[in-house]
Amino acid sequence: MKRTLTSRPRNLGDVEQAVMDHVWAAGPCSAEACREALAEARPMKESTIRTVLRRLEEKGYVTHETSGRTYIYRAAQPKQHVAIQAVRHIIDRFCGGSAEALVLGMVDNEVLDRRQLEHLTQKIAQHARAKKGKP
Amino acid sequence: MKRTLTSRPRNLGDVEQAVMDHVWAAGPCSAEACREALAEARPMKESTIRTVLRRLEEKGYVTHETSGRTYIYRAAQPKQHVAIQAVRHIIDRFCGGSAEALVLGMVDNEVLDRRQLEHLTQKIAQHARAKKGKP
DNA sequence: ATTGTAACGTTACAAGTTGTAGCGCTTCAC
DNA sequence: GTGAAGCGCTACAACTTGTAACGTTACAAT
Repeated sequence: MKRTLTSRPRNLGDVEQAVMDHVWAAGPCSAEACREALAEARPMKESTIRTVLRRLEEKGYVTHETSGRTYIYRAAQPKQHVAIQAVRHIIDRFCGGSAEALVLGMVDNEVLDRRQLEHLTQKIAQHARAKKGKP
Repeated sequence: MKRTLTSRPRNLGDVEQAVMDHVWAAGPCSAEACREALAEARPMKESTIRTVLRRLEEKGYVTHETSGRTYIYRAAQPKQHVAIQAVRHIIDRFCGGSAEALVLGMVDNEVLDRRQLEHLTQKIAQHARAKKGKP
């Protein structure tokens, strides 16, 4: 199958992503709970989901604790952190380390609207003021 | 070797990235030119660099034209575009499609400074005015 | 105590990716 | 017409990802 620039192997495979999305959305859960939650979209055998979760743990995406005989998995990092790490990587890799360059490119390429940016700036300024007001 | 969240297989392998970086930096070049340019950092046989370039072409990262007997490769897309595509992917994947959410997260996580953001906003506003002045 | 079963550990395997390279064929220059 | 430059084709090992079977352990109910 012909690949494009955007549909290529990612950091996590499709199943791994799906599992992470569930863990992020649903919070701590057992392998079985994961499996059932994803059963519609991706039917998996018990051993399969367990392998996936174990690999995700090896990679540092989740941790587990034991509850009785059952492993309860939870995200090792919030979704946002992973997103930020990925963005950092892009910035280092493609933008010479300049986050500004990236955001500028986003506006240039209409990923981000000028108005959205202004709105954000205001919102953040407000936020900063609020924090200053009662730290 | 133990991997971390940030040092894992990427869209392009290390060698592929290095070759793309050279093509982006140096502009159109032959396989041999690439090979020589990267010889310090990564010595490769002739057939190796050619394989890498061929794969990059399959993946849509470069194109080539023929000059005499020699293939001249050039980037199919500017570096910035690839960066933007990667960011789009992150936005879809982790931010529910909201670019604003990502930038907000960047400020929260100090990838981007509040002042940088304000500065950017101004710069872009100016840019927009200039374009409007003489379209 | 025996036995079923839930849940885990170990192992496996096929397909795809990436780095690396050999070998042979064509074509241009001398 | 001979040598070398430059390409196509092929290969292979290591790693990743999806998928799963099989074995083992320990709790639970009879």
